[in-house]
Amino acid sequence: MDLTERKLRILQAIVGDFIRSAEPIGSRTLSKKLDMGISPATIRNEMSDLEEMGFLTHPHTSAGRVPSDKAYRLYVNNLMQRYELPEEEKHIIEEKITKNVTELERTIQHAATLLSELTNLTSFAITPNQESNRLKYINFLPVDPQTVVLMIVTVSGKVSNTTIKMRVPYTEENLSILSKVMTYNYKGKTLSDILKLDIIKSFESDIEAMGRLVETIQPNFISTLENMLNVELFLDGITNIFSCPEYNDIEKAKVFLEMVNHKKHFTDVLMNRENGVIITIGNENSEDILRDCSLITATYHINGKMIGKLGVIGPTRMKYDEVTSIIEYITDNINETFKITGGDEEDD
Amino acid sequence: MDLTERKLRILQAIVGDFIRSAEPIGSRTLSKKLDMGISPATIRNEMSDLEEMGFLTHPHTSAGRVPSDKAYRLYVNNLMQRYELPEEEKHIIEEKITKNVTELERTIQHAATLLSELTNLTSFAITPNQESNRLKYINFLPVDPQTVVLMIVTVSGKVSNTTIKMRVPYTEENLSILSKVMTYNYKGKTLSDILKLDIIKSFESDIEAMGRLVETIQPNFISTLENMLNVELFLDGITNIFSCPEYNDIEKAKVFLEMVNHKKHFTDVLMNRENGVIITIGNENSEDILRDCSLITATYHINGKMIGKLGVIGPTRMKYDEVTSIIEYITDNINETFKITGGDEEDD
DNA sequence: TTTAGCACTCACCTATCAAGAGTGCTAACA
DNA sequence: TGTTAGCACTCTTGATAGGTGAGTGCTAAA
Repeated sequence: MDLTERKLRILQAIVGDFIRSAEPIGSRTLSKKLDMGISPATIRNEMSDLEEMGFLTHPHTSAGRVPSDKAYRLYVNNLMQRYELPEEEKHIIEEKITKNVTELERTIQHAATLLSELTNLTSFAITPNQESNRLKYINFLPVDPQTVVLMIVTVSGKVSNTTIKMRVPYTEENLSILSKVMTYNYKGKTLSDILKLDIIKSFESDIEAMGRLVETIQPNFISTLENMLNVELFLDGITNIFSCPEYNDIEKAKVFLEMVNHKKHFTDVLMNRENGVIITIGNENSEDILRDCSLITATYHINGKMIGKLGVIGPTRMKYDEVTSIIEYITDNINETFKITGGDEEDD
Repeated sequence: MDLTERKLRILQAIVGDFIRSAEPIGSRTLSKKLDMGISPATIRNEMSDLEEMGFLTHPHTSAGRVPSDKAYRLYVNNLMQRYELPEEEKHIIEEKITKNVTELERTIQHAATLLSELTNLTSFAITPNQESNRLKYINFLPVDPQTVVLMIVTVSGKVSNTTIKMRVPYTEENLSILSKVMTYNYKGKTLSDILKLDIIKSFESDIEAMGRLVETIQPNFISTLENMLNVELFLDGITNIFSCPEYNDIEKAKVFLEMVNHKKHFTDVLMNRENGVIITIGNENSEDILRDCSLITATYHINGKMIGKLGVIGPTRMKYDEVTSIIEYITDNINETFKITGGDEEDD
């Protein structure tokens, strides 16, 4: 059977209407809305064809038609028109993302908040994966006799620090040597590579005080590196699902919230998605639990290299055109803001 | 009317039963459970008295009785017995809190997670208010020609840093001078006091390059201080409310989740509570929105001085004895772990 | 003071009914 | 051959009514 021009127009109207109202639509109503001079009976025939082709479903005999995931896919790929953001929203995005940049993390968090506010959906953002981030330098700073601060700086400009409680006394000189030697040994290596090395072993030939220093510091060094490698997940607008009629069921809402709040797993799902703007609709999602959600993710770039993701999750019935435009505009702004974040160093 | 011993025993039984089952209890069932050899009719009379005194309510004529907030209050103050944590739970708490301490923030977050897991309620924790925390030293570290890291260390051992993008060139010497002068000027002052000072003014007599340096750095310095002053709120187990029958109503669940997710406001509510273990039941809460919740908060101490809070929020029908014991055991462990976190310096 | 007995109340469940929206099929029409 | 009107049929939704059971409140007797 052919997808005639008329069938497409009808399908488009059904999808559009359902996205707005969340109500199944009948032939009679649609006939009035379409204003193409075709009678309800004709539309019924067309609808019947579309159903046979898998674009529509029927909650029950006497209900109207509802678009299937396949219909949304067709809509997103072919029928949807480019949505131009109102200038006002553009300004808001520029204002919030570009101004007031202190830390990457904070900006990404703001981006997630903004995204949920503009879309009325649940939004998320993950910070860039640091695995391929390379170490620039390591510095141990004396604070007081019992306290040392470890600072790790990466090529991309990420700085992380930990306070280390010292049980054994240390000298500033030893700390300084340690900083220099570790920097020399590890500079230019990726964080995940460094984590694979045995730091105690690489210092074993040194003097005794040094050995004890390294031993004290090792667990902190490792856990700091591990922390740096953890991507962070920001969520916002999780209560927005309550405004979707399809989540007026307590059981569904619960499943949704539990999935989204299971941060570890949800982060993995997001990280496994391809780069660029990716839309997965309903049963296109590999995860069972996402089967009646749509997920839109986009990629942002820090310094051209580091890659993070952000996006929204909501019912399959969502304003794909609008949401996609908003996400794209936000990621564009993030990319622009963090275009030249760290010195682009030589790789050792 | 007098609260006789028998009335108390009946009330205790009703509260205990309702906490377990969430179902109104009738005279007949209660008579069997109490096993005191009093007939349902007698219990009905006593219940009627207790209702008149405000300890019980009646969802409707033919339902059983339900404890009122006043009954819970009496239960918590007088009837409740001390609950001894099973050794197993104690071990879990000790294990998770005491071991593996890298950062205060992380430990507090783990404490919140633990609390929600052990109580099956929604838990929260806020990091200590830093207003009275005193500065120990400030250090500007050169990273590369365009990048400087600002590091602020407080007496309590809190370390915070920010990466500053330099638009004007700087010399290491100037940075070093700036670090020393600012440390000299601000050491021993509280963070909130420092924020009130005008850093540009205090350097106005210096050479020009220095002035430009200070100007570049000022906004970052201020925002870093502001960030340090923000208390952080960790939430966990928010989907636990779905397992409470009283929140099987989508509207109630929504209100609950929105309140808890409105982090700014919720943090304020928590910060305004008194120190120590505080239980507020239903309408005892000043916030309208908390009227059918109970809130239990406790205080933990860092280094004897800095004070943070953690606790749970749930239906008024909660296992006050058990939950209180768990919270106390957790705060005890936190206090112990962070007893001597920073050197106890002289206050200048 | 306690208890047994009994009438009464209400939520809850189930069945039934009517209304309304929508479909599918058929036959007539252009 | 595609389009349309007509009509029977289906299924949800909301209202109504009756029956059941748990529980109360009152009264009178022990």
